[in-house]
Amino acid sequence: MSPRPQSVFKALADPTRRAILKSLQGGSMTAGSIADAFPISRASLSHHFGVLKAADLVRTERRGQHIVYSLNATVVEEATAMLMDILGTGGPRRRAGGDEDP
Amino acid sequence: MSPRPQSVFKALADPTRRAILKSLQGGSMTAGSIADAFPISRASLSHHFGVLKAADLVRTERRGQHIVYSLNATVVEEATAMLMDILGTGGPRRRAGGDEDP
DNA sequence: CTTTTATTTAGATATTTGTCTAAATATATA
DNA sequence: TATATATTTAGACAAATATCTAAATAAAAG
Repeated sequence: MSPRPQSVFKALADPTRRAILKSLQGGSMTAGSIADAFPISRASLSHHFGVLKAADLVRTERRGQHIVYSLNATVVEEATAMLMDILGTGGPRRRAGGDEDP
Repeated sequence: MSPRPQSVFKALADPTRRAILKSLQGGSMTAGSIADAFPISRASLSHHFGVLKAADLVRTERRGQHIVYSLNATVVEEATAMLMDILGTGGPRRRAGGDEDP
């Protein structure tokens, strides 16, 4: 289920949240280990996690006491595609016919 | 001169502004002709133009009474690149806990 | 010079947002 | 069970945001 583009772009608009996503680039991490990299409270981080989750930009899994966060690359890719759609060039094909100049 | 990523993503976070950019995909337009497509006041649109200009997502040129807006594709491309940077180049790797096949 | 058209600016307001501390929930372990 | 650890939720608050109406600015037309 694709989230609303609105929630995705809103989520991406915050630098802390973009940094969280970036920190998940190399693999999933627990909430706590992510939080260690940021100078704000755990509660604030949890708020950001909630925004990212609502946008489906991250997925979560409980492992014992920990919650493990991982990047949902598909949604990031969809956001990328939306930006490319603004450009009107490149990226995913806008039509299947393929009568466009290569 | 590249704008701060922050101002770019904030600008992209609003659906009206994304629609404005999209409407400029096919070529430049005057403020008024853009405004005709949106059900909000000219003043509000002007506010959005200001945000887009501050992010350098659009450029302006005065032509007589009109202000002509055009898309600055370079900055949209830079935002696209930032999203792709979140994805990384090598694709997904491993989960926390490291119990994945090597 | 005055009026009309196009756009922006000013000021007000309601909503959203990011942050905090304190408390609550969930799990693990002694 | 009791205690410690990990994370989220609740409630509060200042700052930012999107919108509006009314007024100001800029250029063109009469």
